[in-house]
Amino acid sequence: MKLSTKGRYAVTAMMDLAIHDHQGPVTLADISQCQGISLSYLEQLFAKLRKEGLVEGVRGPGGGYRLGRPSSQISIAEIINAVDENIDVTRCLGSKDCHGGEKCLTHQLWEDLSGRLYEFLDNLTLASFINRPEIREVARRQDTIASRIATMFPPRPTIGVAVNASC
Amino acid sequence: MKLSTKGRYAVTAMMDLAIHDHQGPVTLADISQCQGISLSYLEQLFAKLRKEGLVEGVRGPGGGYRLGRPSSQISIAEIINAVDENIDVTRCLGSKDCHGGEKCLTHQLWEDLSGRLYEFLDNLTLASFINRPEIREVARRQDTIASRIATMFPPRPTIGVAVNASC
DNA sequence: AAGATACTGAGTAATTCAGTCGGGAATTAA
DNA sequence: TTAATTCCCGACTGAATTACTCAGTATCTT
Repeated sequence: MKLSTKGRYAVTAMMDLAIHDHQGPVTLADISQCQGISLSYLEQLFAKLRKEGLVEGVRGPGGGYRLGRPSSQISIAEIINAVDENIDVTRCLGSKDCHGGEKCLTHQLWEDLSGRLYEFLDNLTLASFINRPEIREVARRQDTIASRIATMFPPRPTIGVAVNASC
Repeated sequence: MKLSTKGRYAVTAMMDLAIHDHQGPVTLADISQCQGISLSYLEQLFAKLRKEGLVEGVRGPGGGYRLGRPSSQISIAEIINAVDENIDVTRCLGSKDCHGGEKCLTHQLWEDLSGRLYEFLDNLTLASFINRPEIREVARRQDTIASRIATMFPPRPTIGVAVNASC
């Protein structure tokens, strides 16, 4: 279990997908612009997320990424594990001994802690975050803004700099 | 909130101190040998732990490090924060805006998650780990082995390679 | 057919990790 | 007083990781 900026990028991006799940797929270009992460870097992260089945890509115009499963069935732990993929190998993993034969005490304690942490993050789903009322309110408001803008400039895909109201 | 190998080193080392708290200070050389971490690297980590008051150093022969507070008053979150010191700056920290004026939604969600994680780790103290009965049993057994060896070679500080039974 | 989008892989500067080295400063034991 | 032991401090270094760039291919919609 490792947790770094990379993991944060992945989690916030997944939250983005979850929020806009009912609308179409979300493009990486949107997320990139929204969160200030490079597009290619996002592509690398999403390659890993896709490999784990957490997202699915839709190609072509109007495409983007969608959640691979309902947000209630995607845990934070899964997302972090997908991109950080560091199984945190202690020097004396499993039955291997550090020194004296039996697995050393502190490593047992660490495994204990690590397990508790994983359990904690595995019980937090994407849905448990985005379903809170104040969040739904903001998302709703942004949707209406977005749709209002969409009404003002109807079918044309991009007019200069895209106004992205979903951030 | 960041969590890496570095944090693990710090936590396991602190657990080591906690376990042997009733005996004298623990030397970094011991921990280094026990856990297979370089001595100088440990020194750097402990410099940070000391700055936060989590440990106190005792110089001279028979010296080493002691917990700065009772193990019941040291949380895992504190330890990790002391060495990882990454306050996890999102691009739109505080009142700054990512794009549209108000703090973006996903960053609010991340802060929420980050807060929950911190709270979780802040409620886990060193004591809550080492006070579990099976741990106390192992520690006790190691203590008796250590004291038995100490009885066999009484006052002399080091005889060749130190036999470290506390791993 | 054209354009938008996901995909893939090679390469790269900057940062962090983990370690080495060389030297102090304080304390205890001889 | 001397020597050994330990903490303490700072500069440097190779290796790994981060985050990014570029350049291209595959697939889909219009």
